[in-house]
Amino acid sequence: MLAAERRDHLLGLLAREGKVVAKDVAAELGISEDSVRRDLRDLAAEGLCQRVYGGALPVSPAVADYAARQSVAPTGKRKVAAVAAGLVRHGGALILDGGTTALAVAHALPQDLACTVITHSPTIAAALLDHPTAEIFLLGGRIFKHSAVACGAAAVEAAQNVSADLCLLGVTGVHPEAGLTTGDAEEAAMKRALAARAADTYVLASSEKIGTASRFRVLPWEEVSGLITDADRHDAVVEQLTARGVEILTTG
Amino acid sequence: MLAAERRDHLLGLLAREGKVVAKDVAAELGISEDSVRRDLRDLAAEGLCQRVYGGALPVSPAVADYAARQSVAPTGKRKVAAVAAGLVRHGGALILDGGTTALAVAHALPQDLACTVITHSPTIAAALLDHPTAEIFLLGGRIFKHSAVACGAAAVEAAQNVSADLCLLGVTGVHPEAGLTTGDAEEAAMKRALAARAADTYVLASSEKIGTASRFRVLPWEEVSGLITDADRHDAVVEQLTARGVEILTTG
DNA sequence: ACGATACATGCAGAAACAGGCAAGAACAGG
DNA sequence: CCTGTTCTTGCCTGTTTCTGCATGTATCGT
Repeated sequence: MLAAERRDHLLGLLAREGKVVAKDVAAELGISEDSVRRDLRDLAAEGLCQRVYGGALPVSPAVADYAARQSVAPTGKRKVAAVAAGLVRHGGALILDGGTTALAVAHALPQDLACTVITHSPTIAAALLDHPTAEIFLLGGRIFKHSAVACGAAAVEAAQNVSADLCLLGVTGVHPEAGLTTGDAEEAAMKRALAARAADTYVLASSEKIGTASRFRVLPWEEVSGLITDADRHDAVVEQLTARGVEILTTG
Repeated sequence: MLAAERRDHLLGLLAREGKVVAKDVAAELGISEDSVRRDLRDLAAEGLCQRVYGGALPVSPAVADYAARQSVAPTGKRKVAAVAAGLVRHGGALILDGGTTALAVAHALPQDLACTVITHSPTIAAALLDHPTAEIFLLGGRIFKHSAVACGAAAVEAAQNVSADLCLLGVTGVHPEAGLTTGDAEEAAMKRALAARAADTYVLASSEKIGTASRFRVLPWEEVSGLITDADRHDAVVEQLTARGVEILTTG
């Protein structure tokens, strides 16, 4: 049994049964109570459960299963998503791009944050269905399967009818000279259309994207408010971007 | 064993079992753990899996859950869905409503059936993402969370721009006098807008809906081509519908 | 207040890991 | 066909991480 599996198991129990008893889980999985306790301590440190004598309880019943899903996103993306979610203001409107990092942002939106999320990704929309207070507006169009978002003329047209305070874009390449790039021309155009409808545009870029470039340019640096990344602030590429005047929000 | 084969094998395991243990795979394939680890490292770098101590997990839990969720559709709905999927012609266009029965239809579409699916449900769109040949067109608009579909003025307007051969509607009530009904006025309007854009409209109704009526009328019987149900053909209500000239497709 | 249970901490063995190295295979070019 | 290069793969090494046990402390129920 993998350690990560055990963690998921614990979160699953928390969500399903509303509690975890260290002793029982240890017996059930055939591991020592110490390991269970250590796991619970770690989860508690991440705010995923509340430690009590003898075991643990969910932080709050509502967020329990949400937290379980959170845990499967890679740590880097989760941290980037958390910072990004922090930019969303109560009552504000957010344009959210597709992709796994954006999906992590959807999951990271606090349950009590009432806001409007505009997206062209059915996946993101579906993920937000159980958010209690978020208003969801879906931009329609032809679905591009490889990226799971609506693109093309209809989608761009639909985007013209919305406005937002903030746009969070995912890209596949972040490069000092090449700017922000992605692998598909239609997607690039769609991202431009989305960015144009928001007052501020921030780019979500987990560290593996930094310093790479893909075939199609999305936006030059001038049209981007900032970059959210888990890369080190002293990374060579990041420092080049800083020198270019790009605001960098790091997870550190 | 080719390296690419190994990679596929790992991804297959990830999808089927929801995890990969480096040690086990190494033993199974008769290669060193180092090679497995290297592969996993590469896959993780491409975002295809999440590396954990001892092995790897799928990036998205949805992959592992997928098979499980497939099976949760009750037999009745699955049968209705299979019949409905049989109405879709190769190369044809289908307007697919939201709801669990419609979702079952999406899953029941044969993998080799090339067709266009138009839907206002992000859930349905997401479910069709891994269909190899289906073209997906998403109708955007404000998302109504309780039914997980786009409704309202924007969605109705988006619907005006499409046409299809067939529309498959889910409803909550099927009654000889009341016709087809549902619990929300906006949803009812949306369903009407969808039905109006297709040459033929069939209604998906698992047996528990038969003979019941909800608050808002969707369509009268005259505007419906037929009803697909798992109810008995000799059921009293079904016979009344037959008498009214409604075409009944049963799963029997 | 007492025993019992749960807990945190430190420790040591085991397992997993990353990086470097070298042998061998696949490959490209002459 | 030969040669030099590149890539893959397994092995080795030092490091990190995990896990169970032992110890002493804190907390609970009676």
